[in-house]
Amino acid sequence: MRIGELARRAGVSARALRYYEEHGLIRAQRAANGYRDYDEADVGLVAQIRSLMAVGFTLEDARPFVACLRAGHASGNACPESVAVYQRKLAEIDAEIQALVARRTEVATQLKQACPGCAIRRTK
Amino acid sequence: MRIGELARRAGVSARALRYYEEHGLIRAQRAANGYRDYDEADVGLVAQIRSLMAVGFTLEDARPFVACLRAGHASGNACPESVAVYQRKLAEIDAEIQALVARRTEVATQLKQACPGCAIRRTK
DNA sequence: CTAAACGCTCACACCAACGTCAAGGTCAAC
DNA sequence: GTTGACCTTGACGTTGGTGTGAGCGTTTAG
Repeated sequence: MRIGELARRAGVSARALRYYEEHGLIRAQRAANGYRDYDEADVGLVAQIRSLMAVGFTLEDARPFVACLRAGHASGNACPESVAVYQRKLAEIDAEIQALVARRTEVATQLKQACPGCAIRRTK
Repeated sequence: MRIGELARRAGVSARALRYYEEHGLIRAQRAANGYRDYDEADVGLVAQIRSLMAVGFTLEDARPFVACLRAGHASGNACPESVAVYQRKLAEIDAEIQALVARRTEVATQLKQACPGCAIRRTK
């Protein structure tokens, strides 16, 4: 299939697909006229990338998952490199949460000083 | 005082001070030779900006605080506009924390699937 | 007098993941 | 044969807060 169809099926822009290719995440065959030619498996690759990005992974983070899928595994999760990325990201997320909580505390303290009567309720 | 001294005293780069000025946060008198001329109060303005940025505020967020100080208040917190920014940022931080927690949950779920034996402990 | 240390104004570089043109080639339908 | 939907590469714009350097003038210590 050509880039437009893959883009529609995967829910991304053609520009994004070219960007992924440029960064070595997705390869495409070329038709005689120079058009990119994708197969069914590529739909899965892009889906994997998007689902990872949806939880804050970078393209770099997604690389091992794509490699894992291309190596023939049914899931991009099935390789130790992927597991390692999950663990690293988990630690990163925890660190970010802690930083944010610390900031929240700081801001709440300032708000109390600035406006003692102001109710500080967590937006939940 | 000139820009270098203010930079040292406030713990920022001269470049940053020029940037703040460019964005209307800090004004400087100009000496006859064109050099910026700051007074003691500017040390406090910059300190206010830096302390806000340290908790994740943008320069835009800092604007009302600086205006408040320049209006003669002892603290940049003392104006209703500042309080409003605190409240908005608090809500933003809460939203970010929630998004991160949701992502963490998602990643932890994937990690469990990928590696059932892997311990998932929060980095604390 | 001179050299270091400072100041000035541009203006590009950075990070990520694309969006959005530009300027063109290709291909099916009418 | 021409419209229009598709494809190609290339290259600049976005966002925030600077870092860095060029190319220049000023001040100050020795």
